[in-house]
Amino acid sequence: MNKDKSTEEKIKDAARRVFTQKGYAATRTRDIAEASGVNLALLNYYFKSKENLFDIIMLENIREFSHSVLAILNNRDTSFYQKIELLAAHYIDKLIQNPEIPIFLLAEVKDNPKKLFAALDKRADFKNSIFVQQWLELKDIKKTAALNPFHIIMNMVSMIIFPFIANPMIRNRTGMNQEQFNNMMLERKKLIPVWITEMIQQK
Amino acid sequence: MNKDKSTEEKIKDAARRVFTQKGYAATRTRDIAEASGVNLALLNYYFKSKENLFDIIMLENIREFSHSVLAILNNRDTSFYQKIELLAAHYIDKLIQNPEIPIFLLAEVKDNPKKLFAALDKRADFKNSIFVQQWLELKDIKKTAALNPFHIIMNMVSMIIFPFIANPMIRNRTGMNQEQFNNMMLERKKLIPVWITEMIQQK
DNA sequence: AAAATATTTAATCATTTGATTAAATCAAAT
DNA sequence: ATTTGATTTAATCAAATGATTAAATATTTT
Repeated sequence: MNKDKSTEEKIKDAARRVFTQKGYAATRTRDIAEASGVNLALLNYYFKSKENLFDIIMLENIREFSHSVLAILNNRDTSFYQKIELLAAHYIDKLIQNPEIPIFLLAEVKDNPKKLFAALDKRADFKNSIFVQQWLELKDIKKTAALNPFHIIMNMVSMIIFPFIANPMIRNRTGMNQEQFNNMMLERKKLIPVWITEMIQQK
Repeated sequence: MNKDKSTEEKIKDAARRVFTQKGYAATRTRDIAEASGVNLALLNYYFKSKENLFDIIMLENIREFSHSVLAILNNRDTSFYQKIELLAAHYIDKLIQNPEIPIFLLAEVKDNPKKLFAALDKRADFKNSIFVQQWLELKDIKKTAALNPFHIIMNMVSMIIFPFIANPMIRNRTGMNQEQFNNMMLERKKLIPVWITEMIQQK
């Protein structure tokens, strides 16, 4: 009864890897069993079905993602600009470690939005975040551009995440290798906050 | 022998729709047959296999994409800045019509880069485009930032394409409906060129 | 009209795949 | 040592799926 716990975790780890790499539809439960060094029968014994296992993995993915954004956006001890710097640095580092997460997540969300959004914390609503609050204060005090803050967030997220999604295409078109690509993304940790600030400043 | 041509085209149109919406792995040849109002046997009679049909569709997708970028980037009659405006306007319009193309394309490219890149025109290499040429001239004359031009291209492409990829997520997090989202993207046709110009200008 | 070509129908294959079962083996707890 | 629970093995199901076939029907060409 008090088992190692490592078996269930081993299966989940393998599932995370295989699902992330191949997507739900292209993943065979046999692949996961093999990747976790465990028998197919045991996989079903523990997780009942492919879909159930997938849901568990996705839930964890989304929770983790959501939580780490919130932690930055809702920190009262950092300034608006510091948050931008932290977001860029934090995400680029994370995505260099796990480059396939975004395309996997977004592709699966597209296929089944309802189920996955049910897993999202309602409080993660960024409209009420401290980040947006600070934006509004800045806007009053410094007369920054009367720009929909969505644009700014969208630009930041786009410039951080999209290159990872388009990685194979970018590397093919530019001839960069993976290391050069990563270095370029590391450069962007400093550049993106600068660009965002320029966007905000009133001309 | 000289047949309507409409049957083969009907199948291809349906295949494009279904593949684009569900991805290769999740697409059933029966879905395509049904969607094209044609018999499964006929589909195989014409296209031999699912993979073959997919390759044909993808080839056309990639060629079309590649061609339309090149046409803008290599036009000698437009200025550097005009190209930026044209790219933003052209792509945002196109993506509002076909929002699922990018995620489909990038997901499949990730799964099978080699096959798909073989279809890409080598001359589409944007390093040698007139656009980059004009960038280098600008850099000399106006002393714009000594910035890797990849960053600029990447930012532009990111800010244009990413929102469409993240559409379901964005709408869920912000509460926008599809029309509001589209309007926001239309606003960006004017905004993105401005932002890009600001990035280029030496501070 | 006759011949040739295109399309449909329906049946059928062989594989793949998610899932289950029952018995065997292994490990840990009592 | 025995019992209990965890894991493996191997066999097997049923359904889904890509693909093929042969015969029937429709359409076009000659």
